[in-house]
Amino acid sequence: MTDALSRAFSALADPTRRDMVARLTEGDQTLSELAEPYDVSLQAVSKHLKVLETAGLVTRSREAQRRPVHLEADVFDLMTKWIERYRDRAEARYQRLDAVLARLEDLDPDAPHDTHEGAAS
Amino acid sequence: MTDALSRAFSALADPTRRDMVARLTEGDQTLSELAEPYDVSLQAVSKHLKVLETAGLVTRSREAQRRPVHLEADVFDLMTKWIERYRDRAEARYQRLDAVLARLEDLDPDAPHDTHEGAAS
DNA sequence: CTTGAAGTCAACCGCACGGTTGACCAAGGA
DNA sequence: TCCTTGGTCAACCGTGCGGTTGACTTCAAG
Repeated sequence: MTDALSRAFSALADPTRRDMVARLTEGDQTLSELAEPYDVSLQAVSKHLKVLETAGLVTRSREAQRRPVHLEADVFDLMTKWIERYRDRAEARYQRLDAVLARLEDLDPDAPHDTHEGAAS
Repeated sequence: MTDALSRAFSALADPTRRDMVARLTEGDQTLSELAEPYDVSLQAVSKHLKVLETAGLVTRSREAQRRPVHLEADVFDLMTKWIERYRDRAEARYQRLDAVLARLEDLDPDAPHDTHEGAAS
């Protein structure tokens, strides 16, 4: 799991970590604040935090003995960019496919049907 | 790992699987076609495929003894929706935070800063 | 009916992950 | 100075994952 994208997706593959991210949109929080709702040890939450941190989804500052956790938007952008790149290409291809199928149907009425919403460009 | 979002993120956390998705945007492919570029056994690729399938990122049809793999866009949308929801809220909050900090500094440079609990607009 | 191609199923292996407990450190406040 | 608060480090444990090999199923073609 060497690359950034893998680390990011993997980090968000855990419901607890996604919940932590969700709650961090309300503002920076300390480890103990973050840990409070969950029924696990502080160390476990600390590990989750480290996963989010090495994925670049989160940063931590120093402030006396507290280490507030701060959400970082950049890697999220990286992920959406990746997803949307392929999602869009897929959609585009299917629209082309629909066109091809429509043409085939014109030529050959016995062509096997496929349920798809219309794309009639 | 019960929920759909976890399955989806987890599925894309693997570089090989992401590559398979990328290549599927070029069109439906069979298992053996998909497996060809990778230096692993066919069974390994079959497992990867099953992960993508149970995550709903991909579907497979029957066509004689071939089982072409087909990219499905919906779950990708689900993921981007989740990500963007929190990314946007984070961005918005930081803008509010900046405003708050600026005002605090104006009023009282020694203000004991209390992390979180700002909000409420 | 046999052969071959495309895939699946099952068992196994090494390793990383999520969780635990226990010891430890660092910074304030009494 | 001592103790509490906030957090880390280290070792361990069970489970799941990515990978392997080997046997099996299915279907089409000879």
